[in-house]
Amino acid sequence: MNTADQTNPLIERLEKFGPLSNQDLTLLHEIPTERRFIGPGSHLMREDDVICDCAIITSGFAVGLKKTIEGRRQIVSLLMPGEAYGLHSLFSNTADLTVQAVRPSIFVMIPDRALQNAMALSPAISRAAFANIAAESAISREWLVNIGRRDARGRIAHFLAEFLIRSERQGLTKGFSFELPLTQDQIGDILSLTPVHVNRTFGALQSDGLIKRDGRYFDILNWNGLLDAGGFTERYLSVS
Amino acid sequence: MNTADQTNPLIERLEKFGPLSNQDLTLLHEIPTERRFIGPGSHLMREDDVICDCAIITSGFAVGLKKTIEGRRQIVSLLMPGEAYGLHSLFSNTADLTVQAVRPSIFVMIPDRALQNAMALSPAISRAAFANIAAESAISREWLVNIGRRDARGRIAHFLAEFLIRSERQGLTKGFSFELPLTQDQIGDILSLTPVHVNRTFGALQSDGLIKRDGRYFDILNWNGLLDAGGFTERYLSVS
DNA sequence: CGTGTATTTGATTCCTCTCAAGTTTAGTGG
DNA sequence: CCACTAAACTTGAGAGGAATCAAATACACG
Repeated sequence: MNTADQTNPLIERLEKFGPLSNQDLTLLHEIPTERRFIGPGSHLMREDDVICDCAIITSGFAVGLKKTIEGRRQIVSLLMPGEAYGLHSLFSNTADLTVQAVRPSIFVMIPDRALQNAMALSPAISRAAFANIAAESAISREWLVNIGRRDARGRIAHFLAEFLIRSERQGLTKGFSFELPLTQDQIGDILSLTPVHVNRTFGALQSDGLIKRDGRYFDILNWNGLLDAGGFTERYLSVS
Repeated sequence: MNTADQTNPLIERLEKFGPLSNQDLTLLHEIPTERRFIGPGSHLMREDDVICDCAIITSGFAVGLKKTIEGRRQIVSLLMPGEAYGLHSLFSNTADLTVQAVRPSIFVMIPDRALQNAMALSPAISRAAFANIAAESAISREWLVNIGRRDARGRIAHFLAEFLIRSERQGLTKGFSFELPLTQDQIGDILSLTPVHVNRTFGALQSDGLIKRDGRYFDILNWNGLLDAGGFTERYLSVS
């Protein structure tokens, strides 16, 4: 792999969090990576698996989830194209959550050792990786507020707002129309609601004129209304 | 400040996540710190405050919380003596949550710049700080599961188990008796329950013989039963 | 075109919230 | 050392949001 490669997902990701020097880029280009294709419903890794890679999803869509002993499932993170997974377990040897593809997805696997090494050699790389988990962390905390303190209507409104903004950031959407590539069951697992109630709440938001939905295709008809319903403020998504 | 100082909270904290060289220790010792006393109910910082310090709580007890626009409050993190706050906003200039003392507390303030500088100079320091937010992050995700997927009884059982283990880790408790320095109202803000229901659930756990409670003093009578009730597994607290 | 999955809608249950009132505890000043 | 006060805790009764149970419809895929 040489420096002339047009795109390197790891570099693209890290550059979102701060500038990298040519030397940094060289270091990162030298990291050997492996592509993995994961079909919908399949797992990139499971909780407690021994792992020694982190990953960047370059296309598709995936979620990070945890299960209780009783088998209840909670989705704790979204993985949108371009985003990284597993930086938080860079210094651990077991996965703390299951990564499941929702859409056919491509992951670029990055050996922990190699990234650790690059981080040790370059403060800028280290800093960018640091900022990346900090950003993830901020989202988890906001989800805690969303699940903990909002009713179904608020949760869904908040989630839709977050999803749209994150999609835009990754260059996946423009405007207020988008596809949400999740079943209502999965949305329930994100927001801690039953699929039945997710469905009814979509109905309520629609009849209130906030959204229009056709299957998994959404139109936000009243953005401010949606923000309001979800008590959404973009701040926690601001990164750098 | 010189290297002969017996204890340096920042060093103690970072050393939990990996060994530091003498050079690292010197770097960290050179960081100027300031102590701040915060009384119960008072704030070390508020959401959106412009800040340029992170902090280590050396004694007392505090919580990190966020508020919705409607004013509902969700506690998103605990700050036990020895633990750090604000590493995640090391590269941001505003606080993403409010830190409120629950007990009279002492914080050691560490200028962001100084720590950033130390991280840039020392991969080991950088790595330790990284591992620290990774550990926080793992706890947030577990809380998401706890609030999202367990009923009141399970949430409280899980919380008590986590609290006891974290207390032990910080050397605050031995055995199965401890004081929980939070009002039932605050516990409700952690677990997303009303104080009324927290109270009733304590009663239920007690009449089931899992715990004995006298005010804020708890005895765990049946540790395995508690772990079971909360579906608690220690793994997410494992750090390094 | 059949089969399994996802969505939709209805009826009912229940866990937790809300409202309300009383009790205990802790802190303060006389 | 005790009266006073505010905060925290406790207990009761009733309401409500979301879950559960159930069944029908729509949809995607081989």
